[in-house]
Amino acid sequence: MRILLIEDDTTLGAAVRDQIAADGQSVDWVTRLDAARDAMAATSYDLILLDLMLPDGRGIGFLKGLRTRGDVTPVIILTALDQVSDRIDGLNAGADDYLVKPFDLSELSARIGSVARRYSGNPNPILTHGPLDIDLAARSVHRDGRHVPLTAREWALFEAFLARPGQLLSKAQLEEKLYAFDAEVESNTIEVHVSRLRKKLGSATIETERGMGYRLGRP
Amino acid sequence: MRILLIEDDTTLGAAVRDQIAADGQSVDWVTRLDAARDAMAATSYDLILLDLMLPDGRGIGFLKGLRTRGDVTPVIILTALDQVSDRIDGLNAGADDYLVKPFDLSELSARIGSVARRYSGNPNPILTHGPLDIDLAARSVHRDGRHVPLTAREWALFEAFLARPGQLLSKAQLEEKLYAFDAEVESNTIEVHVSRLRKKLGSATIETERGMGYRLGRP
DNA sequence: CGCGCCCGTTCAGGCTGCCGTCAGCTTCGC
DNA sequence: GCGAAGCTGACGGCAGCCTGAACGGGCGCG
Repeated sequence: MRILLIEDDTTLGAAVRDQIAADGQSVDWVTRLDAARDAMAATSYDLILLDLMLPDGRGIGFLKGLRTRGDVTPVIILTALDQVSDRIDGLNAGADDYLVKPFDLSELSARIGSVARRYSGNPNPILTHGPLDIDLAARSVHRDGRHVPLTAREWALFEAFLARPGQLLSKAQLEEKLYAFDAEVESNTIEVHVSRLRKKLGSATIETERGMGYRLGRP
Repeated sequence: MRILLIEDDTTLGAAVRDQIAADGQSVDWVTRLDAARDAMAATSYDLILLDLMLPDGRGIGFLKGLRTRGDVTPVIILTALDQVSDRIDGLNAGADDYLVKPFDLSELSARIGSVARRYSGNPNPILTHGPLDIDLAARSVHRDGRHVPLTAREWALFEAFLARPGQLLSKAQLEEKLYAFDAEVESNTIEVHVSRLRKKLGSATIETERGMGYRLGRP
């Protein structure tokens, strides 16, 4: 399981990183939101540990941004704020869990385990969609029982569709999902990735709505 | 969403029940584990709120039993135990979340919302108009339960009517809506699109006001 | 440090089907 | 019954989409 830790306190950050590593998970640790965005553009994570007070912005806004872009990566908030209203804001912004500093490292492990089980645990985290079996936790797809390898971009795109099954997604929305914020790209990248996804997953998987966008086809 | 509340403290139980009801959810409240088992046999719940200290047994065992039987109903634990080790036990037993008494009722609402969102995704609001179900976010229309694909122009036109239900819209107004202000269209384009929409959505959907324009019909 | 491989992006050529137009017909008001 | 307004089937052009192929950058490995 890949975990992204966003925490500017170096002492706490190192302790958390070591604890997670001791649990056998892999961690990337960044201290700023822009670095977090870069990391998320490069890799996809299974869990984000997010400090709310950071040098370059409030974590709440970052989290809200994620959710409005349709990103469903589980987020656990780590923060010194212990006001009830802040905890509510965090949960309403789309956080999955909350830890108030100072917290016990073994409790952190338990919470990570809880989130991991929720997403990868029993009985079957396998989504089926027609001939496709999708394991979100393992980031793997099987088509008619045969494993289909997807690249990072293809996964990101496919996840965007899975997060909103049946919903129409415009190319602009998909670009935002794939490229965080910038990207003034005037090209047909999305079309190409859709084309490749269809080739791998079956042409019925994604439907074109001419002039409007794409949507996940019915199974 | 159906919620099962297992709590033997009558004051707290009533407060929680009322809070959930105020949020528009439906609640069944039991005070004992055997009553909980009966209720779960009769109905299936979307969420369980579980007190750990109950007259007829420890809630932890109940929760573990659920999970070993493969039940994945989300569980939020409510308890006065605030020892870190108890919280870890609860999460390791398969709880999805944890609230330590005394807790704020609005925080309870936020956590319920969080769990609900996690499990059901947030479905889009559906407008109904006679036999039509309209999902604006997904850009989809169902007629008598069957999906009706609309083209970009048709959708734009339909949206114009939905935005002003029952209001008369002249052809000139509709043309402005469909064509960004500059385009001079000297033909019966609007009539054609209205015709196509009626064919797809039912002829009663849009009414003609001769010499004046069109309006959305009564459902 | 250099090489090779893989992945994301770009480009161009071809294809699909949406949309605007028109013509002939129907409906409405008087 | 007559004219005006609206309806709808048919059709061609072209915007929008698809996809094979090539380019180039990044990364791991030797």
